[in-house]
Amino acid sequence: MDVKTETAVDSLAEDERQPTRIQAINRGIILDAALDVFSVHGFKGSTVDQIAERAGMSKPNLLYYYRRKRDIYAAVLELTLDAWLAPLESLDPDGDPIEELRRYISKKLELSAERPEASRLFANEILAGAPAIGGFLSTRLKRLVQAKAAVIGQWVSEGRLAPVDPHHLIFMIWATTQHYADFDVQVRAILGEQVGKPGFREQTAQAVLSIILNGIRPRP
Amino acid sequence: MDVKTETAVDSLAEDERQPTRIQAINRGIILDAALDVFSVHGFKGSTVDQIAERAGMSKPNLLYYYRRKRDIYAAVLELTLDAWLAPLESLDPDGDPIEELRRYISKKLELSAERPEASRLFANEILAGAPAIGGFLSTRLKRLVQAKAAVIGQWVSEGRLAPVDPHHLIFMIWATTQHYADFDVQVRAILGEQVGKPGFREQTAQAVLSIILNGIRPRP
DNA sequence: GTCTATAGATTGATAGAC
DNA sequence: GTCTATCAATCTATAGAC
Repeated sequence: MDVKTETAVDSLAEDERQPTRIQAINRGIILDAALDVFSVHGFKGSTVDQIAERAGMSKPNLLYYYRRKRDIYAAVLELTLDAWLAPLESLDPDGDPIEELRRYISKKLELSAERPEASRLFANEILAGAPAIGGFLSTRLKRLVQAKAAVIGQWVSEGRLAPVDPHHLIFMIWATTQHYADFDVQVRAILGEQVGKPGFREQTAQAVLSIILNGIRPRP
Repeated sequence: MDVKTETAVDSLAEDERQPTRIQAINRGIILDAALDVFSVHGFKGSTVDQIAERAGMSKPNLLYYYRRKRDIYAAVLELTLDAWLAPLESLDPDGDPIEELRRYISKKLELSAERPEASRLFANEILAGAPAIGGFLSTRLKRLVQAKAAVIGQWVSEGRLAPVDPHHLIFMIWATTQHYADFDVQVRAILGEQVGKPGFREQTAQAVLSIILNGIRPRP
């Protein structure tokens, strides 16, 4: 990479506090690599060497961008927190309950298939006792879940859903959808090559949606 | 501990290849401690020091019983593998489908509440790519799941269950029940102190059973 | 069987040349 | 910004006294 040429093209009057183009690129490469490593082995089980190798740079160079291992970890986590809340946030109190939950479950399954590393990153963090995101869990996440549980509770009390415990319904949706990311190795060991083949995602969605939605559909 | 007295009482003509009483006791203490540590941080994230401290013995003494870290890990895993298969194995093809699945889900929820560390141990191992139990997953576990999926498929074709994909139903049951062990920290952050209180387990079981069983009950 | 001491390897992080 | 070299801490595992 020719650094001088790269920056000279894009940056006029570069502010010292603004990240340069090469900084932004390298930070992005590092965070991608860090996600791959942390999502498999967790924070304690991962090494800076592993991340540096996967990012294709030397360890000291990586530590030039993020001074300490926990800084990389914090950056990776923060990048994924918002994406984690988005699907549940979009659950619309004014929509049709079954259709809203169908959309939510579908969205979570898509996320699980497209960004399984993000799911595994959180799984590892929570298994380890959530030392880094304990605050997030008990504030932002808790508030969001309480709000959406109230919405589901409202739907139930209006008779638009079968009488279900909203919190446990949310947990079941999380568990089931994230299972396909977190336990991917196990799913593959049992189902074999069909995992990842064209129709598998649709088949999974159909099966999961059928059971859960039938389970909460209001009954006459 | 007075070793001589202990063994003299219980062992007559002790065979050199048989573990002595103190050996059995210490191995048990070590495995309990190792389960606690490995289930939180996984294999790579755990240290022999941590296990030794929790077991209340020195590191060299611990390594007298299990020569290497991976030997301890293998022993802990093997101890829990059978208990892991047992509930699914007991799914009876000749029983009533809904009642059999109710029993299975209840059993898994009990296990999740009573031995959450075992669940977290597997979760960590599978997240890490199942380096130690990959063989178990693709042989014993796969065979068992295929057999029980066939049973569920039979129930479906007889019209005794709604048309569900047996494998995905099993995955959903695993995911949902194990969620309460694996993501305990998150569940506690959201639900607060009610987790662990007297009625919580029953409330959870009621909610989970209601959704899943209603979701697969045959419809006229 | 249990301990202290320590070897040998890995790891997080820094120094300093370019 | 990137590299080689290296320090200091941690970690697995062993040696050897008791």
